Amino acid sequence: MDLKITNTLLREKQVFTPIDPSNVRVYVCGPTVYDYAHVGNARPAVVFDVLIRVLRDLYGAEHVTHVANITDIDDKIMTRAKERGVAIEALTHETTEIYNADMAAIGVNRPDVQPRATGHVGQMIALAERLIERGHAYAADGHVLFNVPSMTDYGQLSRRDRDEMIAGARVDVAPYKRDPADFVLWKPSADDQPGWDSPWGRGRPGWHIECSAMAAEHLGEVFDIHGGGLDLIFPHHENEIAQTRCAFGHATMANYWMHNGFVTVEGEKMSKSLGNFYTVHDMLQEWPGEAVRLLLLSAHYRQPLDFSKAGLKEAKTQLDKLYGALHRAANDGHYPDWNLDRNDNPVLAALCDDLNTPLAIGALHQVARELNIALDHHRSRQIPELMGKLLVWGELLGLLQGDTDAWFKGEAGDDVEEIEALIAARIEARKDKNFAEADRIRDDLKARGIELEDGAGGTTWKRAG
RNA sequence: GGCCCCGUGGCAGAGUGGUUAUGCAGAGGACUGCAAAUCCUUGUACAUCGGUUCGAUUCCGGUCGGGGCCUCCA
Repeated sequence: MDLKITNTLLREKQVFTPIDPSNVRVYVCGPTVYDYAHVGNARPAVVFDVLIRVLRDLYGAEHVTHVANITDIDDKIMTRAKERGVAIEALTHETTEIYNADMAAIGVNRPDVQPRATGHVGQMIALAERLIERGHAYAADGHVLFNVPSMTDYGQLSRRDRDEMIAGARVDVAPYKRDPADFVLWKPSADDQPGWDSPWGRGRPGWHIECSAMAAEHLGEVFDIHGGGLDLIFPHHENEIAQTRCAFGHATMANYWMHNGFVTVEGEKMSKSLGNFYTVHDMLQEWPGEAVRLLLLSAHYRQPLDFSKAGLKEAKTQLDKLYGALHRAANDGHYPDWNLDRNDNPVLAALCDDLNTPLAIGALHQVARELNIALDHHRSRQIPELMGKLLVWGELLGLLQGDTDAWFKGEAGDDVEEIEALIAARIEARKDKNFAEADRIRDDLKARGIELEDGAGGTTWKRAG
């Protein structure tokens, strides 16, 4: 099956053709680690996690290399470390750990390589030197700057030309710049700022250079897909392209550029001043990670997505339904059949059409309905295949991989024995037609957040919420 | 000013030149001791005005409305 993706470079949907099918190479811009990841950081992580799952399905798990960086040198990090009175390394290390734990909780697989900017300063310096040698950069006043006019076709990704950029510039042009559009590859550090020795004195890298250096180091000078948030198109990705192409002399840096849309919170743009930042960490206190993930996948990745409590609730409800079908089937003693027809996979088909996750989720719902119907009518022969479809297809989206019992009952608590004793007592009461007592037990449990369901195969329970 | 995106039924959200998205919520029904869960049924949806067309929500243009980016924010 062909994978089609919207390539920002051309602004159109294209069939994806890898440079080397035995090693499909993807780079995704990762977080700057100075604070808890918010739901806006989580969207690209989840979206590109799905892309990687699809690529692994199409080309083989071992034939895909996924690189996502950690930006651990940045002025915001320096500021935050100073505010908190902690060492920069301690801050970035701690934040990285939290980021990885939060992403794991929402079903994001770790990238094959998670390079840190501070581990690649040597490569960045080498890249800057190379750009100077080739006449695309110059040193001035302790800085090294990329000279934008030296690249004749600068601006292809963001479709803006140099003059427009200058006309719209919101900042004052630094005096050491030869051209107002020039951007920093390297800048000097004061004594109290982190810095590395370089041919231009002690300093630190500019923002864009790290991704050029790390992508080249781990994926080569030209690779397949580069992803990130819409906001990175300009200047970040435009400048990455400029650096990499001018340094290595290729017509492209990555053949396909993919960008996810923005996340709003409760209908409003997230902002510090509105105080409406939803961190993944906070969401996980109240909701299953899988609900966060489903919500993030419930809109097409290029569309804006509103992340709301109501949306989380619906995502949770949807998962209850999907897991419910699997749970029923398992409780009825059925096991999934893993031997599915690879040519009949609407979830993969939907995802191959530019990662149409909403359509894919719809397909999952259809399977769940079919499974419930099969269970209702005791069509045992169909059940294993339907279970297999939910599980195998769900895995492409990173959904439904959890234990169904755990989904409904939570982590085994010490009240389980008591709950089951009460249920047994209720079953006895029902046998005696003592419905008043049976209902009392059910109501008591309900008050404790335990809901009972009397099915054909007996009474099951789950924790509400 | 430049570049770009969006406007679908109560809500979320796909898609399509002529036939059902899907989910949530609501209504009715089946099942149930009653519930819950599940299943079935149920909604004259495509901002507006023109144009192209046998036919447009889908293509083109205008208008209105909303949003993003324009040097370090995913």
